[in-house]
Amino acid sequence: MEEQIVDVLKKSQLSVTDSRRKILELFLQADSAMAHHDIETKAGEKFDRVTVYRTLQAFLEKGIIHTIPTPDNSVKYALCKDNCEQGHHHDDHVHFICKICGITTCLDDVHVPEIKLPRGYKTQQTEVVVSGICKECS
Amino acid sequence: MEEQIVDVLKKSQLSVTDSRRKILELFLQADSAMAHHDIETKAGEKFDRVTVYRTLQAFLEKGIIHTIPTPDNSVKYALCKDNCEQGHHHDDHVHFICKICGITTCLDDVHVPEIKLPRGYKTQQTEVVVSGICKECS
DNA sequence: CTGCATTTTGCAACATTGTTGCAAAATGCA
DNA sequence: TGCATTTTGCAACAATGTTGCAAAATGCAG
Repeated sequence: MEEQIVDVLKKSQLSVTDSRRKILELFLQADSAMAHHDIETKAGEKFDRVTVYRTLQAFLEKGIIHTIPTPDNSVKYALCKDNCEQGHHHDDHVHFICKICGITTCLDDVHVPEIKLPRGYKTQQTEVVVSGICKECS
Repeated sequence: MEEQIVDVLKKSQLSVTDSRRKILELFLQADSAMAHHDIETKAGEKFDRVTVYRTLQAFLEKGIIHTIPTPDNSVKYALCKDNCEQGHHHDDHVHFICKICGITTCLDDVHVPEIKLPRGYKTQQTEVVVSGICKECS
């Protein structure tokens, strides 16, 4: 794990610091998306709020994580699985939010469909977020 | 217009007040979704920030407007076109965000596709937000 | 039209979330 | 190990959202 963490950071040309190590570890351990607040809490009192913001910002820019828009507009972050280049997240999977347990997950195997738009519109990115009841809760 | 405004409010069992009138008017005039901040600004200095929050809350509950999740997680609100019952918004259209002009619109004619989820997951609502370049900007 | 119960508003105060500048500390490279 | 560069933590601030409560507005009955 530690090895993997350092590896990811180096590949992204980020220097290896305690906060980045810790926050990346949280993402690797998590099986669902996390809100900023979750991350702050889970990281313990070790890190300043500002550091968490800046670390997430750096991870976003490097394509290590991506954000998930939610209907209640709370920001969630999740690890990018692969082929996410610098600053260019290629999100082709559907996100799921359970209305019971509240957990947000990436359904990596469910791809976003192509949406046919009216004449004149150009698609650059499509976000699909499904809300409902997850495997565990049903 | 004024007639329509009063009509909508009465149908939703909301008493007709200045702030509700004004804010509903903004929605009826707007051809795109508005952020809370837009509404506050456009309503002028006439209304308290808190009143705007509470008015939007009331409109949401009554199904007069709906929220649109955006990738940058800024909350946007737009009028519901029809068949939105009390507290039960039935959102079956796709939302579009232009990366150039920043405008968020409801593509009422573009319906959200059905997403087939893995065994065990139950869909209650599907949100589709497409980002790209709009008719006007391309 | 008037009076009155009820709802809504505005204010104040507060909590949360996010941003910026800068000195001190940590990183990584020679 | 030393040093240039990056990152962190702190402080201060801005923006966003929430709550309680008294004053004002609404709408309904008479």
